[in-house]
Order: sequence, then structure tokens, then C-alpha cells
Amino acid sequence: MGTVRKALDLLDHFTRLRPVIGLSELARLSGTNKATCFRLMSEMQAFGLVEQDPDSRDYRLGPAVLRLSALREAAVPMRDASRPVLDRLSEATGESAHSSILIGDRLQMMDFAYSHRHGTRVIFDDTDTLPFHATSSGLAVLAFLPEALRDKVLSAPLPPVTRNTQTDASLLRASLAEIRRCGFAEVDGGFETDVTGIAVPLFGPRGDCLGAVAVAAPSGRMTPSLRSEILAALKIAGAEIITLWGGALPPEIATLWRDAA
Amino acid sequence: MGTVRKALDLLDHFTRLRPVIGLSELARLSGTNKATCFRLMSEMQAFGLVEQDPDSRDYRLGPAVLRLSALREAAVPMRDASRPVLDRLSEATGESAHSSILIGDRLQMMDFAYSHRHGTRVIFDDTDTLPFHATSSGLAVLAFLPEALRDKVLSAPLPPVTRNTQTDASLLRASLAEIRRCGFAEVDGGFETDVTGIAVPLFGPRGDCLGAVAVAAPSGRMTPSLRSEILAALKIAGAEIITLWGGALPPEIATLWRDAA
DNA sequence: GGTTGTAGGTTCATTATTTGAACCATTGGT
DNA sequence: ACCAATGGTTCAAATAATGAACCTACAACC
Repeated sequence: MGTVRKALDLLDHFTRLRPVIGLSELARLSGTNKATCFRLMSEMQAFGLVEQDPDSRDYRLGPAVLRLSALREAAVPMRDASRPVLDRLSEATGESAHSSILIGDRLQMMDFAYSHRHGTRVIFDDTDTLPFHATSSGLAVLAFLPEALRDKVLSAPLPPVTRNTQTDASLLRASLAEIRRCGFAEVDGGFETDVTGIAVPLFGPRGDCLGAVAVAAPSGRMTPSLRSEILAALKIAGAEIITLWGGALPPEIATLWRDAA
Repeated sequence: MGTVRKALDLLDHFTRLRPVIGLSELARLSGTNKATCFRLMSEMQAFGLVEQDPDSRDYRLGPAVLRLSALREAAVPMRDASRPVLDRLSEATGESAHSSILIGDRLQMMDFAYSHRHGTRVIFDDTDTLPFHATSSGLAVLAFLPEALRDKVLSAPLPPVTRNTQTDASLLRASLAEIRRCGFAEVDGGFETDVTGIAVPLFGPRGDCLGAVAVAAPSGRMTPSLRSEILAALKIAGAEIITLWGGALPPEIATLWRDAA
């Protein structure tokens, strides 16, 4: 494997739950030699991609990522563009909304918005990766991914997240076919118990699936009327975000969304 | 030079004015071989640090930088922590405020806030690097940097930005000594004509200078009374941000700021 | 319609960098 | 005083990076 990729992969060990990592620990976590790990981190440190706590000498992500993200948003305003749509979506439905994007072969939470209508609401963590098989966003994206990538995801282990997580690949394939038929995905309690998520896929300029936008509500509140309300709002929000991203809604999806609305 | 650093340095060619770059152009800009450039970009692309426009095949920064910056802010909330302080600072002074951080040996604009009091205001671009010798923030930071780094900056070329930019290293050294004496920096028209900036340095946990916070106003509005108003507000804002960052204000600076207020 | 110049991408022998076991120097707990 | 960690360093051996030349595709231009 290339050295650059090896270095960047070290960054994946920094998570919200483990934001700082010492040299030895990082070498252990990543399975790299301590000397190698040190050299790679030193190079990334010189660029500012990581930095060291001056006292503990532990590593953490560096200030350069802020600079890069400002530049990325200036060039391709995905997060900033979708934020107001998310705000309106959560406002309209009274529930929590969030968007996610595909990075390589992982689905990453990008942004979220909460409504103040209810005392209870679903809370998100924007730094976590969403498992494809356990979330409505994951299924919505998976359904419209190229065959090869879908097979790759479905042939990998599908660990259960809750007691309700669907882990049977062939049943998942059936769900995906259904999602392609109706243009949205719904998962009840697959990621968190008593939380129902409904998601629609988002598409890029060439009709390729880039991510999803979803609404999550406590399952107890999910009446048929709320459900159809959420669906209608989601399809509008989805179309808006796709437009803002310069994307193209595939004709068959456009038909599905129009007919149901 | 290490391969990782070489790859990361390619990212520096993406700016707000040149957000997308083709392979050949990037190879030319960076002075790397086209094959090398391609391989490095491919590795970064696999991580999501850069991506290609599906049509033009041009490269641009990728979605992974968003994920990383969300993680960084979750671990070390610098931008999010300073934002409300900046808002109050621009509100209190009626002028534009901004913060910047040191990344390696460069000073990077981090965030900014505008006031609505006046019809004209100074506008910032949060993706650009601030030249040390031409900006108040730059001088404020430079004055409190370790000797070695200061010498490195001052011995490098000091290109004029405007007709008023100070480019004489020994005169700059005199200014820096004065800044260390009074605890703040002021530059009139060194970065943009008819814009006066006033800045105070920001310090980290061990009293090391991490960046600066500054207020910029049209020179025409800069009366003695506004100037002292800005200074007072800046010292308060500086102290607040330093506290939020878990930093320690060096005793001599604390004295300077207290006495002048 | 061919010519020219450019683009993105690939190849493969040469070359230089990366690698990792063993090694220091410090630190903190017992 | 000791032991077991830590972050960091060394240097011969192994591996990955390198770059000139090449390929294909496309657009501009006589």
C-alpha cells in the first residue's frame, strides 16, 4: 500500500470518543511499526494536519483541517448549502433532520437540525459513520449505489446495532429493491431502539448517489399522518438539496417523488 | 523530502481563486512529475481528501476534510469557541473582527464577524493566509513567536502588498519590540489601503502564541476615541478567547492589558 | 480531414525512500 | 530501586516512489 494512504489511514483512528492518541497507542491501533507511525505523524504534523498536545505529547487533529474545510466549502458548498434546507425540514416536520454524504465506501453524517416542537427529540452525533444496513440513510444510499459497491458492502460483515437490526444480506437486498421501487427508505429501530428513520437519496451531477437526507422520530410518535407528512417534506427537501449541489434527479426517481406527492 | 509531505503540499495549491485544478496544471504548479502527481492525488482521493469532478476530471478538495474538521472542533473547539466572542467584539466596536491561527509557519484566517452599524465595512476572506509583515495580526503574532521562527519569517522575502507595506526587516524588528512593550499591534494600510487593523496576540496553555484576534476599520473612521474603544474591547475579547482555548496569558501581557484598561 | 497541441492516464527499469528490530532517555507507579 | 510503560532514534535491508517515454482522446486550427 502507498505511504500516503497509510499515513492518512492513521487519521481514521481519531474519533469523538478517542480524540487524542499517544504514539505507542496509535501504532498499536493501526498495526504499524512505532518508528513508521512516528515518521508519518511527524510529516502530517509539519503540514498541520495533526498536532501534539505540548504537555502530554499525545496527537490530535490539527488546525489545517479547519483551513481545508473552509476552502472546500468555498469551492463546493455542500454543508452550507444544505443547512437552511435541513432547518426548514425539521421545522416543517417537527422532528430531527440530518444529511449524510458518501466518502469512499462509508456514509458520513454531515449536518443536522433539530425542531423545538416536542420535548423529546432524536439526537445526532455528526462525527460518526452510519452503517449502511442499520439506518434509513444507509439503505437509501445503498439502493442507488453502483452494483459493485453495493455487493462489497453487503458481503462485508453486517454487525447488529440493536436487536432490530436487519443483518440478513438477502433480506436486505429485497428491501433495497423495494426502496428503488418507491424512492425512499424507512427503518424502525435498526440503529437505535424506538427511533424510526425515513430517508431519501441525494444525487450528483451525473445521477450518481452522493448521500441522503433523513428525518428521525421517536417510533411512538410515528403515526400514518406524520409519516406521510415527513415523506412529502423529505421529497421536497431532497429535490432542493440536489438542485443546490448542482445534481440531477434521475428521471425515474423524479416520477416516483412526483406521483406520491 | 517525505512522500506524505509532498502529497499534502499539493493541497496548498488549491485556493479560493483556484479551487479546481487539472492534473497537468497541478503537476506544473507544484513542479512534480505528472505521474508522481497522479499517484499522490489518487491516494488522497481514495481517502476522500480530494475528489475529481466527474465531467472535467479536475481535482478539488474532497468531503473527508469536512469530517475531519467536525472531529477537530469536537476535540478542540477553537473556531466554535471564539465565534461568539468575535460576534460581541464586532458588535461592541461597530467594526469587522477576525481571528487567525498559526499553522506551521503561516498565519491563517480562522473566522470573522461583521457589524451592521455602518454601511461600509472591511470584508475578509477566510481562506487566505495573512502575511506577517503586512497585517496587524501578523505583527502581533510575530512579536511573541520564538526567536528562531521570527528570524525565519523576517529573513524570508517580504513582498509589499500595498504601497504602505513595511518591507524593511530592521524597521519591522523595531515595531515588534514596541508591540512587545504595549501588548498590541496596529497597521495602517499595510495590507489594504485605507484599512487600519489593530490586533492582540492569543496564547496557548504554555504561554505560546497561537494566533491573534483583530479589528479592522476603514482608516477614515479611525478617530482616537474609536481607537481606544477598539483597544479596550480587543483586550477583553483576547482574554476571553485565551480562556476558552485553555490558554494562559503571560503575566507581563496581563499586566500590560490591565494597566492600559 | 489531417495536423498539432493539449489533456488525463499508464508503464517499467532505475533510484531513493520507507521500513522495523533494537536501542535510548524519561516518566510514573509499586 | 525497580519495572513497565512512554516518546523518540538509529541504520542496514526491503520496498515503494520516481520520471521519461508512451498511449489514447479530444479540441482547435489551418
